[in-house]
Amino acid sequence: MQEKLREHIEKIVPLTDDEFAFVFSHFTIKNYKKREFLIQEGESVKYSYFVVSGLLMLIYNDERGKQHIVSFAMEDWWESDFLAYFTQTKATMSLQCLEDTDVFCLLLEDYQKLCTGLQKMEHFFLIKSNNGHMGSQQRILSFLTSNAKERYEQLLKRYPSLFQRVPKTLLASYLGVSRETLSRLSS
Amino acid sequence: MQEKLREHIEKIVPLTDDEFAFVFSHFTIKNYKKREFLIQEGESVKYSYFVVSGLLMLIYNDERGKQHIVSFAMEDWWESDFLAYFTQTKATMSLQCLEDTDVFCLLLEDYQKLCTGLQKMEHFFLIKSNNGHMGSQQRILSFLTSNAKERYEQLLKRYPSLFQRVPKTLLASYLGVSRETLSRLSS
DNA sequence: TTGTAATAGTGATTTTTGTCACGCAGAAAA
DNA sequence: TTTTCTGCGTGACAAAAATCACTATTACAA
Repeated sequence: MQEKLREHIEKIVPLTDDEFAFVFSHFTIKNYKKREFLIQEGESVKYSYFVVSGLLMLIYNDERGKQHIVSFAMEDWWESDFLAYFTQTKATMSLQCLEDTDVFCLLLEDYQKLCTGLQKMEHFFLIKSNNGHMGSQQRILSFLTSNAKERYEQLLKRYPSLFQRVPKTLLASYLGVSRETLSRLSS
Repeated sequence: MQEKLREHIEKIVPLTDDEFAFVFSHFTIKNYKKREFLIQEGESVKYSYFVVSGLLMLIYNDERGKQHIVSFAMEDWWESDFLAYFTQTKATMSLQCLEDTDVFCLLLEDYQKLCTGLQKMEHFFLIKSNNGHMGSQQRILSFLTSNAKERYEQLLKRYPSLFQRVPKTLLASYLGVSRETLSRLSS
């Protein structure tokens, strides 16, 4: 199981066995069942998570009581309420399992130790962060340029597996349309 | 003028004079006039830019010929078509001046030299990237949770100076609404 | 087995937003 | 000065999407 993490990191920076042992010693493993919460809105955020297997969703609940999906996190993804994590404030979002999920957990303190102790890891996180930033920008662009139907098709093309794994109601919530509208688009 | 860059970096990592001299040697200065382009869609992207003074907009032109504003870049902001910059591919967006603007330019090669040559700088860019990522996520959230009027008010609250500096047509394009709708909202 | 959620489709209607058209004021250019 | 170009507001109408209501199906728990 730790091989998954090693392969993931080594796609960006090669590591010696010793280096990986050092890296790995900073993580803990946890298993969650479908519907369980890794992060609850209002509570503090101890960890960021690397998803080994399973599927998570990052949820924001607005004042009107509506639920919005900020992102899905599949295998090999990093996820957390990063704002709360990095600033050590209370979570404004929740992180919940859509499937039984195995994760590696990283305390902020250990994240920082990793970064200062091994420059390769700071480099790794920088690449990851840049990629994440560019991904978010693409999503913003799809809101700017596309209507609901086009956004739906883009999602379908980019993450076809989601359509087997996630109820359409949640896809609608990710796309920013009502479930009724999405239902009419896909028929 | 280089003091602006130093202060900006030192908000995150303190530097000795020698370190800053090393950092600064990787940048070049350029001045652009209102309406000039720093990046043109379709061309290669040599630099990322630190805005010393002035105002830029990052533009995406869609297939229908519509212009969308992906972001504004004010004083102390970093901007580029980062996807094209990091992957050394052709720009899909354009970067244009809304005001006369002074920038520090950083070649990708020098960005990498900075990161490997001085871990503090890799750390600096990691913090910046994380912040940028979280900012984008907030913008996504505003698309998910808010209608045009609310998005407009959020923008007004967060960046009041934009309303003095930028025509409303462009704010509409940033918010993802037509200029007519925005006009009706603000009256 | 029965009952209860969760999921998904669809009609009817309202709300929001976009599009097209026009006019006007001020800035910039000739 | 006159002319041209932007930016901005607004009316009329069309399109997109949300909301409300109801139904059917399936999965799952008691």
